[in-house]
Amino acid sequence: MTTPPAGLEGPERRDFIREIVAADVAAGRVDAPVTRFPPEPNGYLHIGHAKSICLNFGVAAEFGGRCHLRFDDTNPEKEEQEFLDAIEADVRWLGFDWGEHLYHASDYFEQLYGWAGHLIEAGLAYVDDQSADQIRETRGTLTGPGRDSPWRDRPAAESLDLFARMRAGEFPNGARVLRARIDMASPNLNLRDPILYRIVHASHPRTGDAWCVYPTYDFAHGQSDAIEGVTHSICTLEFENHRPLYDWLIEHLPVPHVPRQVEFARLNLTHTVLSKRVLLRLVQEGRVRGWDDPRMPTISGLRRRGFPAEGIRDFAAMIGVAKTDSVIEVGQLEFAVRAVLNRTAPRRFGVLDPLKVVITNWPGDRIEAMEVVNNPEDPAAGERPVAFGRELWIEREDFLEEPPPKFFRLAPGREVRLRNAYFITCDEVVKDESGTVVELRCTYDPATRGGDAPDGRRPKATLHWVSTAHAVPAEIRLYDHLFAQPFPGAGGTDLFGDLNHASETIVHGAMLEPALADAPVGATVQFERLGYFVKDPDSGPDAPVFNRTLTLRDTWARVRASG
RNA sequence: UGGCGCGUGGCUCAACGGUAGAGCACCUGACUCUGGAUCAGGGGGUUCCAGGUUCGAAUCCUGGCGCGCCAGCCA
Repeated sequence: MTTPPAGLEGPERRDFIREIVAADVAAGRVDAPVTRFPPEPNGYLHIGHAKSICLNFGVAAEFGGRCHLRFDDTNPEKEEQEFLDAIEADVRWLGFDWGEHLYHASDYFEQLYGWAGHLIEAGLAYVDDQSADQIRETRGTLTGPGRDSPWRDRPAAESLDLFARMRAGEFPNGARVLRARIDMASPNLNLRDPILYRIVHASHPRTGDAWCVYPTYDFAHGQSDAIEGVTHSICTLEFENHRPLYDWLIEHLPVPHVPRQVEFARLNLTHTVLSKRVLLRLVQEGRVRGWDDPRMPTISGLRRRGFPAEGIRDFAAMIGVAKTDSVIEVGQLEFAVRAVLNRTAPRRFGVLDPLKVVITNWPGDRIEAMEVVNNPEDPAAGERPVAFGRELWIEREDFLEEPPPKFFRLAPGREVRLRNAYFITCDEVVKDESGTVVELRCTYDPATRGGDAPDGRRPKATLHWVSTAHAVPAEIRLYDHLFAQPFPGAGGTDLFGDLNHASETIVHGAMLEPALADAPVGATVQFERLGYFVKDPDSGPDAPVFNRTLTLRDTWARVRASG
């Protein structure tokens, strides 16, 4: 993060969370902030989590504090080791380091169990024998109070005994729960004797079968924060209603530290969906290639798509942090990604839809090595030799037999420049029986080697090209937004009905300059004039597969579309 | 007809009582061996509404309106 993100020059940025932290530091309430990123290992991380990761690790770094990675693994029925591993890898890939501070809520199960007992002894919690249905029925409504459980006033000793027997495995799932004893008439439903522990006979990815009672989020999260010395427990808006409970538990437990919960608005993006539930469905129903499908908003999907971590971090910095529910246009993310890629991606030649060009005045089989610029944005990237010969592939859409007014590229009788090579003029169009153009016969000007004419002639277009004798065929996967609608499922329509059926287009028989065959998986390049592409793990030894990360900004496409 | 939170250009976010700014998007021009990049410029806001306080309100107060979240033994 050495280069300031686009649009972020100037004074240090200050969102309301950083102001809170700064104020706490200034007032001496905290020495240095301790934050945490607390994912539940029940799925893969997505771009929304990236916002939170950048916030938590960013605040810690900026104020000389630290950020923990803590798994909120309190629900063994949904959590898996695969997710634990993927989450660690994704956070690391994003560029953040938790050092020694890797924790799990499950590390604290014994302590949490002890504190639950403390609450029971203090008359602040009780074992409830009601069923889930009964508890729901007596919780009341948004506008009306709930009713006390018949077990609410049972002796502490009895609750203690029952709670121990719950842990010992004497009861089936759902037979009893431990509840806080707060206020069944509270306007905040979270305070109507919330459930602290439930019986779950399931194997936990980390604790195995050691437990059959598990703390709920509410009983685990704040206390974990307290144990770790977290100063600012930053979470999303939907937990705002939980803050009174968070504070109540901290106040009534002998915790070693008092953390503070602060809420911000989660990220929403157009043309995609950031719901773990829906993402899981997309994967399970085979609508995508998996969690890391290049169309997925998951960190692993973005990575496979070719979005650099730096671009994602810049994006997070650009959009800021606030409490307003908002939806960011996906174009903003794409802007941040292009900004990084434009600076860093080596340029290469790749022809997606090849059309043969034969240079009729080329001397026989001669092959010349043209010196081609690797990155005009980065002189240090140097040049590379690219073979040039009598027969070449150019992009089919770079030729039009009857060019409209604003079309500058190749046409009969017209001269264009082949990038870093020669000027060529189209003399003849060869078609097959069906009338399809199959070959262009052109002549080149030997005086324009390298791409400049001695007489100062300047063609209006410069085309990319690949020598047919050297080209490597490849599969190219063109990606577009996962959903065709900016707000999928808006207006109560079926979410999946808004899927973009053209989100993935597979192109076979693209022709690439030979160097690309050896590129490592994950290598990002710019195919000149087309966009950014990344080598996909599906690539074979002699069968490269490239994913299109993003197109270049294309004003011609706009002209064409509008007219 | 509960509680909590939020309302500033198309989108996101600033402005913390003193003439409403930035990034993205959009438009125009310059430059260019990527119709890219870069540079310069432009259009666009009754700051949700109505009262009030104040010399002065996007900022403070009151009342509306709109939107979001909450009735899992999910997080």
